[in-house]
Amino acid sequence: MIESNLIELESSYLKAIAQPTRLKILYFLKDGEKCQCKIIPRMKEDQSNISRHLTHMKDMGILDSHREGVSVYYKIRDKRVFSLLALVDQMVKAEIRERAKRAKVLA
Amino acid sequence: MIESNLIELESSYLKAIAQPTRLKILYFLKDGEKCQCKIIPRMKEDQSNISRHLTHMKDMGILDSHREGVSVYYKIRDKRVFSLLALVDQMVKAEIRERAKRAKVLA
DNA sequence: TGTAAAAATGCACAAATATGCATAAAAACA
DNA sequence: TGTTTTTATGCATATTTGTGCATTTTTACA
Repeated sequence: MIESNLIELESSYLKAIAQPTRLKILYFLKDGEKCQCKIIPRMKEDQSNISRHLTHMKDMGILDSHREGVSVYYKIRDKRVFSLLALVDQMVKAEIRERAKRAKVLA
Repeated sequence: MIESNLIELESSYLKAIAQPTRLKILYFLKDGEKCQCKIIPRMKEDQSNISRHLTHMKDMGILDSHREGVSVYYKIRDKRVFSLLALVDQMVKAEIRERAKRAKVLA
């Protein structure tokens, strides 16, 4: 029986990763540290939005950051995040194949 | 560069796991198949709510279900979900230790 | 000290999610 | 066919989450 407090923490942690804009940022950070100013042009959203998403992931312990002059650099803190992303990628792709197979049977 | 469609799918998949009630259900399903009627008394929420959460996870391909008489049984479809849960558990516990350490330094 | 670049924050609003209550539908069986 | 058990759904509402715009803060440097 898992403790209810831990459930809430794990939920928040997963949610912090699950949101599409944040997920996209994580994929972009896979090949190393980037400053916010390099992340923003890759995204379609407002600077304020990206700033908030980055802060949120930092607060959750998913990202580390440090300032260099006017720039703030972000990187993925725990390498296990990469394993998690890879796992999800595998599972979703398997699910896509499953759906295609089922669609074929029905056709 | 990961495709935007895939990002959305992975986001939905993760969100389906991340919600606290659903996460709790997944932990409960770790030791095998259970019918909805066995899950409900473990949860504090309304039956309708649990039913919807189960349906949602089924739709996302996280759970499989089959009916036996009036009862509907659910189980985790992909074993990799266990690895994912274990990973998150490790990461969150590591983060908890980190926070405790930082708190100690400040004290 | 004035200006520029990068990042953070206040605020209002929009959109997505989760919830309970009441009720309906599905299945088994007397 | 009527009753019971289990699960699903319609509906309204509450809560959470994400968003942009405008403004402010932080830092460097002319």
